[in-house]
Amino acid sequence: MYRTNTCGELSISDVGRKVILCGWVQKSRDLGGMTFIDLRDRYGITQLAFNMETNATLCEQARTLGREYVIQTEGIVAERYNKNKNIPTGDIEIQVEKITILNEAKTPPFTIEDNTDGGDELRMQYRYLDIRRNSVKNNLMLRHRIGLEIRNYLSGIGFIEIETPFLISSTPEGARDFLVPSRMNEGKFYALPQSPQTFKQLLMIGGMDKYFQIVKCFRDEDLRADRQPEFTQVDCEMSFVTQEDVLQTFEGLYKYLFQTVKGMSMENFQRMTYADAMKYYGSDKPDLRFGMPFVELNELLQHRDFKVFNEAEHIIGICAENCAGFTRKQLDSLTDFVKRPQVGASGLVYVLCNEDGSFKSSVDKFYSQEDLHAVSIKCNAKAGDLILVLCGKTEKTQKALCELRLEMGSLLGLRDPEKFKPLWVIDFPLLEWDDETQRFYAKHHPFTAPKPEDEDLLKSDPAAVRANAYDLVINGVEVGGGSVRIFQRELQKQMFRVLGFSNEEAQAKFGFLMNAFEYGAPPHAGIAFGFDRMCAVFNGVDSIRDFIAFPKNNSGRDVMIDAPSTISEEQLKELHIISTAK
RNA sequence: GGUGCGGUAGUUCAGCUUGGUUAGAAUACAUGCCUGUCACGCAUGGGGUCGCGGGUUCGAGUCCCGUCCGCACCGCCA
Repeated sequence: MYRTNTCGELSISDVGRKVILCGWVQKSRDLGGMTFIDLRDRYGITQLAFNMETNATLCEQARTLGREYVIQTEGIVAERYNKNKNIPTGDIEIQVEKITILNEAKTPPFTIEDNTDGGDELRMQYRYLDIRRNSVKNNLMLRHRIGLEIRNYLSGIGFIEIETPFLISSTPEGARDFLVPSRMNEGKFYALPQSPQTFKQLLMIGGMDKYFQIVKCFRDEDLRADRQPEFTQVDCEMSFVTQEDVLQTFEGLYKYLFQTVKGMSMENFQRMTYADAMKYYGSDKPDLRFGMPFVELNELLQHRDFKVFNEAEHIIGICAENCAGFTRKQLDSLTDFVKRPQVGASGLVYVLCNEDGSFKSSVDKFYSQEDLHAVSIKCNAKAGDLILVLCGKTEKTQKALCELRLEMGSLLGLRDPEKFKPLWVIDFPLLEWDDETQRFYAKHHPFTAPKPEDEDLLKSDPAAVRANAYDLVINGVEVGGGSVRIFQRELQKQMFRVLGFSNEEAQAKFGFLMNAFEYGAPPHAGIAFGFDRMCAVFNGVDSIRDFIAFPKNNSGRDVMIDAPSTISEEQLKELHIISTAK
């Protein structure tokens, strides 16, 4: 037997017991006559005590133990003279009688402590050491907990978890596929799934009725703090349901998760159409932890001699409460912010609503106090508020003002990580026009059904067609999305036609699905959630990397195992990637 | 594909603006002292290809160009 107890469970009621503990040496404190060692395992830290008077040999041995040595220790649980209120086992210590070194350890390249001195790169290179730290360990435990609760909840309401294949075929549309050459089929490639989309629809046709899967998905696109090339989805599909059924079901799941994982009971989730989200927040994933909605100001500001406004397609403002005291320097830095290439505005107009009822703006030359007063009323601004205005092409201006709004929210501390504001964004457009390739792309994916009342527009005005497609947004993060699917061959064919596929191409790439539709496909709808992102959002952080045991870095590399790596010429030949002929 | 920031002891960083003494601090590590520590304390010590290559200069960690690596973002991510 290696151990009788873990390092996190002994307390005052165990005093006098003989125990065996195993773990890593977190730290030793040599006081001369005595030595203390913090022994750590997944469950906590227990102090080991050694005394020169009682056992000099053992105390000498304790002094030789370095950081991260793996040891086994036998001793008696004793009450401490000086208790440590900061740790659960702080009332007791082990009066050690025997130590066995199970494995020595080199000095780790960074400290294995809550506030480590290690940078990200180093931590990734030695991820197995990083995982010993509480913050990473706790994140992985939280991830386990959320996964468990998802399975509990969905199983409880009749969902079945079914695995779908990883080696599938490449499909046009969507993200770039990761490809796997086939050894047995020369010149042919598997693709790793971007999502199990078509398979879950086939499961519906197979009559499984309610399916879910916590599953890896793969996309060969550039990374971000919240994007990894392999990531985990909670993938779900249901038959004989409307959009409303899906929203209710998964709002239920999230309320359950908030309750069980965070101990929070949530109100019904707010809903907003895509059109409103764009109009009032300039984003399809607005952060509703704070207000500051957009106000359109074209009518109020296009009647004077200010050319910039008069020539703008769109003039929009936001009102930042109690910010009229912003200094010139602060306003300048906001201007710099919007002028950054990533934001892309050419300038920023501000209106300070002074306490005395007067207005001071960057466009006083062009607008009277009455003009500015009218603007303040439209923006619902009161004395002491600050109005920020951007103008230009509608889409670009919305995007820039969205960034500015978020920046202001952060500056003013309105984005509280302890606060959660879930939102369903609904009625997404079905299609999106791409100028570069001069064609429509599916906004969600090509299997999304148009709203029945908009179906006729598919031929006349495709851009105006709305879909029963929905996203779940929490605190400005898109945690998931889904749609009601097409389940009739003809409509699916028509959809591919709108997307610019010939019938032959559609048949070649998606024939299996359209054929299946001919054998009694039930109406169905579904949704998928980004599991890694969900974990990060529950923790109030942006980066998903610390919720993944072994993540990739910014360039899609795993620096610990050095992947991707080169492969031998032999392998290349075997896979028919290079010719065997000399 | 693009923009910005960064790369200096094991580690986290300062030094670079304005080129010029032996490149510093903290922490980690090692040694010694210390009987109640828990961020232990005190003393001493070792530790540097200033990412790499080129250029300017009497002289480059510092200025310039290129390159590699890392992070954040834009494009991209149905």
